[in-house]
Amino acid sequence: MADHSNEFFTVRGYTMQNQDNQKLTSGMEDYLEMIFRLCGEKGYTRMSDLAGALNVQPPSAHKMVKKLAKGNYLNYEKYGLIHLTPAGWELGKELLARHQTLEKFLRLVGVSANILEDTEKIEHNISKETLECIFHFVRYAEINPHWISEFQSYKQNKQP
Amino acid sequence: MADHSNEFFTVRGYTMQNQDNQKLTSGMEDYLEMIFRLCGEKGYTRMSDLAGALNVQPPSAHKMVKKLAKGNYLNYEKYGLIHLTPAGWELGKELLARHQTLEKFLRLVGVSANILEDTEKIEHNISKETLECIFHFVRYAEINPHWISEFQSYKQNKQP
DNA sequence: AATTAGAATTAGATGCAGCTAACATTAATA
DNA sequence: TATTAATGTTAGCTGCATCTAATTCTAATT
Repeated sequence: MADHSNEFFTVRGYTMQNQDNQKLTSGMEDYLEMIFRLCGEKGYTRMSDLAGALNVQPPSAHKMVKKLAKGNYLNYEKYGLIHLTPAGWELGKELLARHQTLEKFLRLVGVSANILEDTEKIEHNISKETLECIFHFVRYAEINPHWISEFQSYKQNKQP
Repeated sequence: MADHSNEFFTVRGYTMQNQDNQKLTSGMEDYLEMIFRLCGEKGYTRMSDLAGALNVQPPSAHKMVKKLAKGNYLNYEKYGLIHLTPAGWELGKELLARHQTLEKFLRLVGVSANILEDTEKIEHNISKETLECIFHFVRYAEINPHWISEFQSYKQNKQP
């Protein structure tokens, strides 16, 4: 049971360690999160909407959807609509919440451009613990606006 | 000159957009950062030390080193030692600093396990702006210990 | 100096996620 | 209904980063 917590790995290395343990790849997470967003209104979404929303070509979306279907996150039949299963819905909800927590956090510390991109990059595979810590941070900052604004005004004076 | 700042992409999508602009891949960054660490003491490092430090097999390290050599980040001849070029040294220093900023940040918000792993995951390709914001946050927290400890003690009461 | 042990390299395979081009299906319209 | 337009699928290629197995080179030991 090697304990790797003090060892370095490349990004790829971490990915591979997690792939065993039933987790989704970053790519799958991206898709599932977006499918959840798109399903929000109508309860379903289409291949082309998904591809369009993620700026990806339809064949790429198609492959991923088949993969997610095999993992029982959604139901899909050829030429049909994409419907999340309860499991997919749950996970999608979590993924979106995670995304939003990180986005809020970035805004709090003053990021203004590239928020979407940076959120996207950070959100995958950060540990539950880290997410929780950031979540608490965001929560605390929301409850105590004066507290975070201390920092924010310091920062504003730093950079004109 | 498409402006994509409000559009969604998958992680892969963002990676590809940046690949054009002469930047290093995450993998290359991981290696360069580690090479910089390892060179610190002796001024050079070896293939096997590098592979060992990153928990990767020698052939993987070998390929990457050749790539970095082609990009003029280091000098390497067959069976020889790995020496950073001035450019590689500069960049390596930056990468390590980035890593340390993120690591400090995670500690400040209370992350204790998996720090290394999460830092690794976050550090690649977050924008300069985000890094700067986090840097200022860390700096402010260091200068004003009472400020951050307000949050920390709130958090401690939350989770026993 | 010859042999052996340890490092480094090459070759070739794998998996992920993207793409284009070509083909198939469904839906809309004339 | 027949044709066309729009969507979806399949096949096959690319690039990145990993691996194993086999080979080559260097260094150490006798």
